[in-house]
Amino acid sequence: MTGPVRTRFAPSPTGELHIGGLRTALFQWAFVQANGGELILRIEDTDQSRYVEGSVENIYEGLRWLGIEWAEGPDVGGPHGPYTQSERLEKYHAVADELRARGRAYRCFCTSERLAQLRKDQQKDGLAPGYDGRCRAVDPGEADERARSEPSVLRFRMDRTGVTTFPDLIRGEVTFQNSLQDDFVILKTDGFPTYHLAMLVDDHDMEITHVIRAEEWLASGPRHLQLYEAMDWPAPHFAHLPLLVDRDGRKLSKRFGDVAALDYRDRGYLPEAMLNFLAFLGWSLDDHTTHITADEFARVFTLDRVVPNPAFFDVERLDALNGHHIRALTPAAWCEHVGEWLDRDLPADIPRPLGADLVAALAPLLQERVTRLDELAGLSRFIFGELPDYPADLLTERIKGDTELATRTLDAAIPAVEAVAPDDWGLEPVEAALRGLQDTLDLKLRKFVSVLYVATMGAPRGIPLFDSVALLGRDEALARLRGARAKLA
RNA sequence: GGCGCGUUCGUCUAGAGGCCUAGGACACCGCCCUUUCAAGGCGGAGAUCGCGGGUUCGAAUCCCGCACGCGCUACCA
Repeated sequence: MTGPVRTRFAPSPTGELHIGGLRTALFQWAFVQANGGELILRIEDTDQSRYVEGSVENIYEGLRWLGIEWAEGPDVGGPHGPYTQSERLEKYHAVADELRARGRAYRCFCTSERLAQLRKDQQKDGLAPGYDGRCRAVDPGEADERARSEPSVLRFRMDRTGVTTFPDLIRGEVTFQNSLQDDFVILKTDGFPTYHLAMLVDDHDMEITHVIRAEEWLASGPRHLQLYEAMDWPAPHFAHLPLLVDRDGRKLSKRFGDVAALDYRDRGYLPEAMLNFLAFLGWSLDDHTTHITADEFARVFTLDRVVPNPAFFDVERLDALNGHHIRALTPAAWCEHVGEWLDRDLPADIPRPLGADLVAALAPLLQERVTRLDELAGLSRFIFGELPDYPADLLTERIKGDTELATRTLDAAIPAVEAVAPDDWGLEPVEAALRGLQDTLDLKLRKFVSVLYVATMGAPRGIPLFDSVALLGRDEALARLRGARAKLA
């Protein structure tokens, strides 16, 4: 096969873009990038009953989130359009007619009841289920006649002799016994093609050289190969990617929970982290690389380094990667994220716009402390609004319930902070004052500092204390310390 | 049931006959750093390479058998 490498991402608009689909698209994209080829986006909406409004837009958005771009597609057009299958019906019918003319397809009038019964019987007898070819015998002329008044489908006449073998770029030669194949439907009663026919026609028209898809398609390989043969069209290369599975080793499904790609974005995962995570699910660069950027992935990706075995979608690793990429962000880029997510997640009663200076001061303190962007508001809330009420117990939670120590700490801290003149207020003086408590109390800071964390931010953990107190301002800081002291009284 | 694919630390993987007393990363544990929490640094534990046979001087790597898992088995893709 000569000419540029062309592959396609062909999702069905049946809902939100599936995370497994995004992974497939990512590999396809990297493959064409690395080989100087083109990615085509095609919408496979041949099952009208499963169409969900808004799906197509969701697919575009999901792909763009990771920076995946396509050269041809429904939105950008291209020389092989249209790129939506429901708009290509006449093309499928033309090929269906040709297949019939070649004696490779025939009308079938079997009812779904008969088919169901057939399947049941076959199952009972331990036979491979499949259409028994009953309508193969109907005379074509008679079939046309009947088709005028009777619903029918078009079936492909499979060659049931010998074997079908094809090289899968990831697992090598794969062989199937043709005797186990059956005559599958290529045109449904409603006149729409099934996946098999539509794929054949479109991939040929669109000059697809590499079909890269998930492993669930492997078993239908013989159908596709025979379809190509029947039309005397050269078959593309096939590569079946390993499945993404859940903890039980099953194909990722709604049961697993988070399968919608964009939900990850909405929960605060960075696209660079998701890309990095997905890239190493079934693929590796060498024996030590664990971090990768989109540019590098697109440069070094090869199909021969894709493994054939399924990969567990481990969110724990995604989290680790997200933390890594958050920390790798430049201060400016990070600050922008913080502003955006705080604006999104902070309670509505906090006035907007949020103070830019405060956000800028806060951002660096948060960068090493979150793994997801949706944690930002929780850690920052205390500084923007009123301190939420907390139980007195919390003050002594990390000092083994030592109320006496908590009392002494606050009694020492209040005058120490008061001693910082309003005009001098700032990080340095606050830190000096608070560190001075070590002498006053004759204790290491770490022994009592948790009391002050709770007093100022309502939790024994959070962003650094000195910064928090300084950012809060003298009056508010004092008020909170006094409030805490009152809880112990 | 049938067919296909798969099987290396808990997880993702490196490994294409001797470099493997099996490497890396996440998670886990410990230590250091330290104003909490993190982050970071250092170290540890963790895989008889699914099992059984072969081939070979030598096998995670080649061959055969078995087991298990998953996928497909629709007028869904």
